[in-house]
Amino acid sequence: MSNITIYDVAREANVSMATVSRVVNHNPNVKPTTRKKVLGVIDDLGYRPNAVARGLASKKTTTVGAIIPDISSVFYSELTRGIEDIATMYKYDTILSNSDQNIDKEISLINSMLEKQVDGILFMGGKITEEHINQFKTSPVPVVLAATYDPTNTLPSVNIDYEAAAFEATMKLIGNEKVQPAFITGDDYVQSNYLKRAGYERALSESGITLDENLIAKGQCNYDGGMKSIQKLLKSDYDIKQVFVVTDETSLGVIHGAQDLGYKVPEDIEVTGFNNTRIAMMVRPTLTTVMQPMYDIGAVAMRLLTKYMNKEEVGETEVILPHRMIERDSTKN
Amino acid sequence: MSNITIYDVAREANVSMATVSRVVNHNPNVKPTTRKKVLGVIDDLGYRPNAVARGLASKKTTTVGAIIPDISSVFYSELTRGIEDIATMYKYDTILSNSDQNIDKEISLINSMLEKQVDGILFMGGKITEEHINQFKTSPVPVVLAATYDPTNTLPSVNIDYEAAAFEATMKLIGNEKVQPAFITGDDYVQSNYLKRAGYERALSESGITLDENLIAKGQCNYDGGMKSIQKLLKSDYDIKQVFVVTDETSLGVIHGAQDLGYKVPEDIEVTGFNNTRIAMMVRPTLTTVMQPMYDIGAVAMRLLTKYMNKEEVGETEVILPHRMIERDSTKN
DNA sequence: ATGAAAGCGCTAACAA
DNA sequence: TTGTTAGCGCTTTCAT
Repeated sequence: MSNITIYDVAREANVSMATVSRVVNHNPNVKPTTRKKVLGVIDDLGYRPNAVARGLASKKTTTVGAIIPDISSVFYSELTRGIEDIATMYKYDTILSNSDQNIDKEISLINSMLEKQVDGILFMGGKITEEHINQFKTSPVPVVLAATYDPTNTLPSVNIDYEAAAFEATMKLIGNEKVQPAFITGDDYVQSNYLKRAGYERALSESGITLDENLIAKGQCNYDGGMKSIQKLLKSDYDIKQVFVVTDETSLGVIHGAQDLGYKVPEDIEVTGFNNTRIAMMVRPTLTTVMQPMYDIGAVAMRLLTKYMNKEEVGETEVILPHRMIERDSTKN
Repeated sequence: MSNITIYDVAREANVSMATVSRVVNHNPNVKPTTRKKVLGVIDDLGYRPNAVARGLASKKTTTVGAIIPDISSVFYSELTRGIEDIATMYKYDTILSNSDQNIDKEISLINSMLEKQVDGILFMGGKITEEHINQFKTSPVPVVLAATYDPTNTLPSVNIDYEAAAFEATMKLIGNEKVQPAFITGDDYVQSNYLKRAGYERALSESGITLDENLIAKGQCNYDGGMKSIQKLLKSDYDIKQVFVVTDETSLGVIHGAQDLGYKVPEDIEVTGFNNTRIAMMVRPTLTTVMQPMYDIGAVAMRLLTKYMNKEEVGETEVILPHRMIERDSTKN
């Protein structure tokens, strides 16, 4: 039991609780000698301030909540690192919870974090529903979305422009050929997939290509999913020469799936991924992909949240971070 | 301001705060009619219990602290998912902090979590020093180590037997050849590297091979580090036919580094990794490796912590989880 | 089954 | 510069 309280320190140092509190909180209104004396007693007694009591009295907990689909995914764990680094910089702790993009879990996590009196919430998810919006609007503390689109464009958020990125990637793939690259994606329920598809389709239409739905494969957005999707496509009657894939991990599955069937990448089939996670370099040929600054998304989102929490002036409420095509060896030239 | 308190509910429902508290805490000593009435008011008013106040009064916060080297690493993020899932199951929230295995940061994180009155701490780190031990021994709440060795064998912990695993992997590589496989590792400061090296050396000695230090390469434990290490080794005068590598990611670097120099894996050079992370399957040839149940380590460690927090009977305090060799295509049968 | 009341350890006016 | 004193919102005896 660390039952040494501010009161014990006060008594031992012959000052009032208030003075001890001032010392602990670096309030300048304390005579240096007094400060020294109090600090000495604090050290002797091994006093440790109780943040819970402080939180109750001050109505600030210096902790923020982060709701994340799955911390074990490469994408989100890197994003989380960005969040945490900035949080630490601003002296916040982070309560992290996984939602698996399950709406009920998300809502209940928001409530549980609010009960814990977090000073702010960072939300990452698949789709923002009305219920979400409702929760956020009535939240007593600020909420910022990271890598999560708000269809109503009304919540503070940090994203990249998925539609534009997918458009560029697809255009690059098309080049002068005017044939439709295949598209390997996941559930459109996930807003980012939806937007990537929109960009893909716009690239087709701007290139004068009529969309053939058979060239769009939906599956799990992971290695196995990619492998299955490409092999199904390759065994069809279509002559696939190019594929745009919504994530890097899925792309690795696509590359290996094609190679296992005897296709050469990029000679027989070109592959472009998305995210530029570390694994994009860990494959032969190395993966051409769209760089998405995951760490930065987390960092910027957290920084934005601190502004709201401190009631600072906020410039942009909807931040779009830049993306960039990274050409490697899985595409020709 | 969610300034609706238990007191408001009490007044509105014509009962005392105590009764509202009982309802909120599912205390059975409440007449069903009263309960219903209170629940109704809670709903009407949109009352949300204040966990901070509860924490102060009850001296329990139902949150645990997790200190982790780096959440963005595949290894730790998977481990963390195990922690979080079990924490959720037992109704705990988790405050997560990255230490980068910096001792000062680790110590200060422990203190900061203790100030926040966490009910327990899960610690993951490189090396446990005397200072750590001291902190843990004097901690008012239980501490459990995950994937972290305690040289004094005195703290509760969950690990696998790295020495034995490395021994097996090395023996397998040696086979009947009696030649020393190369060993690609990181800093011995990291206890797991130290133990893996011990297992490696024991395998040599039990095979009657005299250790040649030149066949041990130390570098960064990541993709680039692996690539650099193998290429340096391959350009030496030694005829390298086998390599044991301390992590999977490093192994991918080794495989590609060798392939880039024209070597064939496993024909010219066999590679065995460690961890069996997802990327072990995302390489050609697929990686032979030692499976380490990362998710389970986290899950079991968290479960162990709950036992301590609830003052349940604890059987083993030092849990060793099983490991297993997974033979794939980067080694010859 | 319910209520009254004393804290939990701290902050933040306000006074001095 | 320092001290006094109310709370913060809840749990938890102890009565009833």
